[in-house]
Amino acid sequence: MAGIRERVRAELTSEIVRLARAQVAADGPGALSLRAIARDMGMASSAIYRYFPSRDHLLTQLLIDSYDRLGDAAEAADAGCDRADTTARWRAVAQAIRTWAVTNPSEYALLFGTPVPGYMAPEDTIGPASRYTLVLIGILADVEASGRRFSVPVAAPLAADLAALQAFLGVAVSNEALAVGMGAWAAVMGAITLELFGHLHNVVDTPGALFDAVVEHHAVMLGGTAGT
Amino acid sequence: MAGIRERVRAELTSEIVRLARAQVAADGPGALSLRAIARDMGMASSAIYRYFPSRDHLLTQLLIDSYDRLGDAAEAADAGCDRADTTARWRAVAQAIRTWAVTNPSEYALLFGTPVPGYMAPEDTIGPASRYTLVLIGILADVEASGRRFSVPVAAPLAADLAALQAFLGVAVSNEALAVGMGAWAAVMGAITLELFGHLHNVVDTPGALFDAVVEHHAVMLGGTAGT
DNA sequence: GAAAAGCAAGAGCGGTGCTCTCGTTTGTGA
DNA sequence: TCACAAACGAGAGCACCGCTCTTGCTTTTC
Repeated sequence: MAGIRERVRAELTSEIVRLARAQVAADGPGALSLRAIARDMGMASSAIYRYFPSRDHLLTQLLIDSYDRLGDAAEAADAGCDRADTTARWRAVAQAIRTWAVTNPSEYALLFGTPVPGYMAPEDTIGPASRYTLVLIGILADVEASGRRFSVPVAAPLAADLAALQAFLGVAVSNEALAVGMGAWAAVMGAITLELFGHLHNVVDTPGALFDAVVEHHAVMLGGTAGT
Repeated sequence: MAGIRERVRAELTSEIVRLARAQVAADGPGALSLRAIARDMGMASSAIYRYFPSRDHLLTQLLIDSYDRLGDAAEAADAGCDRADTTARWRAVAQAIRTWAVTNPSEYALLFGTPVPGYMAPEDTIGPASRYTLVLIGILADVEASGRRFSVPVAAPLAADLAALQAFLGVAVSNEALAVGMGAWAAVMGAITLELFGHLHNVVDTPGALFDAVVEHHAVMLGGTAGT
């Protein structure tokens, strides 16, 4: 019932997204052109607006898809490890994030680069956007569950934020562990961003070299026992 | 001596840059429009091309200016400290970088956000772009000169890159120190980027809270003796 | 004072996001 | 079965963009 029209609509919608993704992959976000997509599909430029009310809506769809793929990569890497070997899981997930970023630089830029001006990510994105971070928090929880204790000082404002975050997540992780973990998160994302956005040219030219050092540094921080 | 024409040209050029900077500050890079600048100046849109041959050239000028301002901020923060107190210098410079970024978010996005597609930063930018990093390396050199030794493992590829970098800079800093320092650099830039680009919403909402934790963590790493 | 160089203006090209209207197709309820 | 409403595609159009070319004017230089 009511199949044919909805089905062709779904097909066209997904083809628009497919072409948009190809366009972003080829020339980066910002080069996304609804008119070009319409041209590729043989439609009038106005007809595309039956499917996406604006360029930003299409961009949001791409954002969600990309976050989901990143989440897939992180979860798969985590699932491929012995759950007890949290150090190996940290390494695997971090490497998976970087590998995804290097493989899909334009999508990484879409997610973690300059936010488009005036564009606020709607609610729909926070779920997919959280996935890869939840993997990291899961590792952190298991590290602490295994008996490792973190004894870093946590400033009061950060402690308050982390307590709220913890209540929201419903996961039992100490503020100290969260603080260490988010430091690792920032370092890893920073290393990837510096590398992908060209700030390591003539500084560290071996791909992933700085990233690997950062990952190993925090592996020691997080792992406690498991050495190099 | 050919004064009047060159002078008015210089004035117009700097006004174009001024308006461009305001435009970037208001609506972010990407919203930079040569036509809008010409309109504001009461010129024909074509006349602007007498001063900047393309939008990218104007963008390059903004890039250089912004790097210089960031360099100014970092150098001033460093100069305001007791040279022997390397931990205080690290804190001051790191905070100066974040403060500049928070004060000028659009310029930070211009420097460290998504590279504009197809745009390669010309040679002129690498000098200004290096300034704030040279401040950090200077601190690192003084840390090591004060007797502190770093005993972290440095992977072979990274060691090779760091050796080349050292030869290029002509500064005496060990590979181990450089590795630690670049890890700190990545972490700091990562924390700022996550914060400014909105990835800490509903995660760490206190401005600078994560950044402060990262800075303190690496202050301990770098400082050796100087405690909390 | 004449030639050369620098400059502003206007028209124009091809591109963009987005809106509105108009005629057609498709699904649905009486 | 048939009329009606919803969904749809196409086209024209608006305001904008970067950029180019030509035309005429002003300043500098020889």
